[in-house]
Amino acid sequence: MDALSPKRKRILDFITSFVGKKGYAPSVRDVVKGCGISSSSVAQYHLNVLEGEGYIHRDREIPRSISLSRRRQGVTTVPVLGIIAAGEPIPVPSSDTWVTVCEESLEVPNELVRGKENIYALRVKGNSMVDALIDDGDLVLMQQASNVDNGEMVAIWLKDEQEVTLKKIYRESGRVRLQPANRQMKPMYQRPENIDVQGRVIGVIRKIEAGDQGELSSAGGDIMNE
Amino acid sequence: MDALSPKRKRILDFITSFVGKKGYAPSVRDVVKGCGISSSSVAQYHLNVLEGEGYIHRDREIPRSISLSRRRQGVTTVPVLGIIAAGEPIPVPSSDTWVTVCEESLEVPNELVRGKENIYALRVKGNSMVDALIDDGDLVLMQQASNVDNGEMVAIWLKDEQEVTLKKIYRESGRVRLQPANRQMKPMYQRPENIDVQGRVIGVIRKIEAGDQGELSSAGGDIMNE
DNA sequence: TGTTCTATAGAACATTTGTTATAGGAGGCA
DNA sequence: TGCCTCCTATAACAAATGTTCTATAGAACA
Repeated sequence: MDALSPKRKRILDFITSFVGKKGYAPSVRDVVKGCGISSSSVAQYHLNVLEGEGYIHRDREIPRSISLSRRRQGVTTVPVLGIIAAGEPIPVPSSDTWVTVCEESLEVPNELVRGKENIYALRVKGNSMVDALIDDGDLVLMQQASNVDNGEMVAIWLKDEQEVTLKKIYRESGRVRLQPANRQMKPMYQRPENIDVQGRVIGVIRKIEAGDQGELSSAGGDIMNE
Repeated sequence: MDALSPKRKRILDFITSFVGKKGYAPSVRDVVKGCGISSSSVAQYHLNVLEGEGYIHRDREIPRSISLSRRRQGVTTVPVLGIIAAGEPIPVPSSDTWVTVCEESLEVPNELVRGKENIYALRVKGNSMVDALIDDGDLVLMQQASNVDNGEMVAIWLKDEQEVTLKKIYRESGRVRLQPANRQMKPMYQRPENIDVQGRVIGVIRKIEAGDQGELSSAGGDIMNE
């Protein structure tokens, strides 16, 4: 469905990021520099292809007139920083993590991100999070956050258990109640010293490979706040 | 608080509109043409002032690098097309209404408009709409629409009465129920042939001039959909 | 082998465009 | 009147930039 060569995808991502950072579109030569292309004509070539395929729009002879097509404007590209699994601490983004070009990126509907910043995604490995209604292979949308409100779905590192878990957090007197998203399951109680909030879970994306065609569907009802 | 000369305001509005229409920023010479300025240096002069005052941002030597400051990005400028009063049909925007520079424009928070198109504002004259919780002097945000759903707050022209009214509309078998926003008031029933939906009411803005300073506050709880 | 399509390079040209130097005018103010 | 500030106007320069021409390389294919 995408049919985007890696180079074109990189150009598209670069444009998105450039516009996001600078507030205006890159020139052809900005694309050259930003995407490791050696000639402006090559960039021109790919930009023309991208325009022909409807990913971008340009006005002839007008500098910096690249604009993302509406289809692209409805999505936000977030980096997939790594995996999240029961026994491993989750990757927490550092400032330079964002600068380096990520091997993998993910496009999510704006509604899921809606203005929030410091968003990244993690791929779920294993079935340890079924109690949070999250399946193996799911993508978890995270927001970097250390202070979270009661009732929010957060990623928690349990120090003693050396384990990460996704739960709704409720601070109670002297203890912390961790409530699975699956209401049929019982809450877990932890000492406040034993938990380390790694971030806020703002969404889950599950790509279901069905018989017909792979569809991008978002799941998780009450998982998402806002 | 604004301290914007008419010319600067016009430039700012032009930039907003240009970006909205084209998807990229205007050049200095575009501003010249679009704002009836006779020289690029004049435009340059005003743009520099606007940048100094924080309304816009520019990168030196880079064409079309004008970007609206965050403060400006949070608001949308909508035209105030006229007044709305009990006994007068409301002005319905035609295609060229948008082209002509409106004498008056209004800046509303993006949350009120959020992606919607064909938005305009009307100033309320008189107290005929208190049943819709709308006061004399309020600004009503309208969306041009002929087909509206049940339960939406709409502006209705009553043909027999030669009167405009703001009500929630419910189509029932053989009649139309018009429900005032004020729930303490009784609904009105009309024949379908007698009503003409002029547009959707998407918000109300009431500027309360208090003792301290005029504050822009939006009111109308369940008046706004979304 | 020859052909075709895609992708890459380098270079040059013409336009678009930001910027600046210079000068004139309108209005307030002493 | 003189002075100042804000605004307008013309022209020209230099940089940024879109575009095009030509050439080359690799892969797929008949």
